[in-house]
Amino acid sequence: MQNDILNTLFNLYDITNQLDILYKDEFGDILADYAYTEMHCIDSIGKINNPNVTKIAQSMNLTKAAISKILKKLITKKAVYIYKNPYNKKETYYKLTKIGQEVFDKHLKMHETWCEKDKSFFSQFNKKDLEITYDILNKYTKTLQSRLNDIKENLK
Amino acid sequence: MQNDILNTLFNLYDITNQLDILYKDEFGDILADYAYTEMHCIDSIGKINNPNVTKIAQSMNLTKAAISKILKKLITKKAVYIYKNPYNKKETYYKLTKIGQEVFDKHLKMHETWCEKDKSFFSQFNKKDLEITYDILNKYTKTLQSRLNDIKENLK
DNA sequence: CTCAAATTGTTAACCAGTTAACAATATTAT
DNA sequence: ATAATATTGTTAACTGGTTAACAATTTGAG
Repeated sequence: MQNDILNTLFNLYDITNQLDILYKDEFGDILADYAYTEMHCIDSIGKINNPNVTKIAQSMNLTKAAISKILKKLITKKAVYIYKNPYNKKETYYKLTKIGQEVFDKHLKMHETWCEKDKSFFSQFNKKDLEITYDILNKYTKTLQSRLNDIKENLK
Repeated sequence: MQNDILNTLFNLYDITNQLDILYKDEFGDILADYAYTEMHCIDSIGKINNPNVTKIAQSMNLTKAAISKILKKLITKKAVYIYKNPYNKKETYYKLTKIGQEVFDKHLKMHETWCEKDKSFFSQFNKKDLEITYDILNKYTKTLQSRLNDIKENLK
């Protein structure tokens, strides 16, 4: 049974990944002009306050170098603009342009549609069973996290 | 609650990914000489019968071009050798060398160790709860799969 | 049997990310 | 106040994959 669960998790992972990439194409028009990570970058800029390269990188789990490049593209696409704080000459901040905001909104709506579908899917189960599932998944996640930490510790 | 489950799934996914990459370093010696996909390629060659580029690519969910490159590396590392079937001049087949087999075995053992740990983890739960979890995850996977197929269909 | 269509594996050009080195600036300790 | 340290963001070189074009071979339809 454990193995069944693990296999399912693996499939699930694979499918979500594909969905995440394809979904925006289906949703159409503006979104189609933005690569997967570009869209996510716009999303981060919209959500973080006073976003700079470092913060965006952390929130997206990518390197600062990667973000640096993505932001350049987003600037040429006029979805984002850069500005400086006169009291800090080191950091650069980013804001969404009107176009960027439009992409952000559309992406958000896309996400909501997704969530609606999930909601109606999960409503077929009773609360107790969902809690059991959550509990098991959550505990499993924690064990794995601690295994991961052990390994990282060892490799130092 | 659905959202909790979804978030957990997302974390889980992230952690497994990191674990998968780091684990082999912890396991040490030979495995450390092989990149993640190289090791998986060795694994595929060991498991598929009469593996050729196409079959390996399918099993690893990568393009044939990628496999072509990886195999070249594995040949220079002497983990794998190429041979032809005299009745088919088009296809090329691959087998593990002694070294390759060693890597394969070590990787397998690594996997077993991993499974042991999982087994002992899941033993804390009762069978019924595990079945509930499996059922929910499995059904969720299926819904997503059908959403994915719909999108693919639409994009044609 | 033959010729069109499909399949196999390689390659070149590209792409999205990483690592590592760096210049500029900010922070901290003495 | 100053000097060591840390942090920020950029860049160049590299990596591991993709797409697309291809030559060689095999398959299959008429």
